Amino acid sequence: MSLHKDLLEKAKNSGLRRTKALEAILTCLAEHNRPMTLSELTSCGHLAEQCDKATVFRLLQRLSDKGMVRRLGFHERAAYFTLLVPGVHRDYLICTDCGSIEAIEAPCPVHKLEEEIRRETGFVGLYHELEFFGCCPSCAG
Amino acid sequence: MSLHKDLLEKAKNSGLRRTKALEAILTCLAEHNRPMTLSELTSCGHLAEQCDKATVFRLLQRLSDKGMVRRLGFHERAAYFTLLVPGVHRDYLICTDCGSIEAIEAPCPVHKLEEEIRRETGFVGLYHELEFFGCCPSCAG
DNA sequence: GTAATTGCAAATACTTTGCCACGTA
DNA sequence: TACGTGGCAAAGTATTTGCAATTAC
Repeated sequence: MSLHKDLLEKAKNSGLRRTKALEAILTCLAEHNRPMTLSELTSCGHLAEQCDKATVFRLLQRLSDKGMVRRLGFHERAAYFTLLVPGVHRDYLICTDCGSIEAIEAPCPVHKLEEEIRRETGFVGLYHELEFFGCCPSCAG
Repeated sequence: MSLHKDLLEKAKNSGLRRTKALEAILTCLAEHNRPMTLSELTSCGHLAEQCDKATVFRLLQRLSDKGMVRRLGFHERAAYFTLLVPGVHRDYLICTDCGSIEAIEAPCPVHKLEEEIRRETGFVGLYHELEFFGCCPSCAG
């Protein structure tokens, strides 16, 4: 996968060392292409299996510092982590019953307001998170 | 405060008993008029002081079931709770450095998309959360 | 060789539950 | 009186850190 190679490259350029754990996490996040919890990642068959939870945690922290990963709140007890791809923004639709998470295709309607806020408040590094919650048809049925 | 009395009334009509803890929590949330954590609530001088954390927790749970309170994720380790006022929706601006939380005045630009999603996905009880994150001027300075 | 990274284990932090006493309706 | 509610204490779950051993550069 070329996305994967790009990511490794980028991570290395950010000053991270190329370790098994790093490869494993990037592969896992890239292949699943959706926000994942720490537990999901550490029990993700591929490679992460061989890594300790603390390692994955600290690596996610570093990737987050480098701006390659973002930690999402959602509403579960556990935090979710997702790859941050430059120029790509995602909003999510989450079922409060079964916990399913789905990315929303429609263009995000918030950018204008974000600009406004940036201008008016002087916040630095502004970004947003937009999530829709509700009960999905199969849970509601 | 009349808002406060309304809330008590509403809670009672929802089947909750009028107890000290209930009054204390509603008062505290109404007076502060912002999302608060469980810890904040339980150490909120006014009245909640006399209530156990477990009590506050369970009460928030019940209020949440009745649709009077909503649990928010944000990005802290602790969950935030806020009063849910019919017809009122709030988006938030959060400093990732000092953790300050501020409600945004501008009208929320998401309602149209929300309608669209409701129509297209069949989700029930759909609502959304929109948060802006960044570093506030005083932390950035 | 040196500094970053890892694994293991332990410490924190926050949330949630059990159980019996208590208070409201 | 009956059942929802409260307090206390303990269990549960997720996150975070300390430290010595290991590995990438």
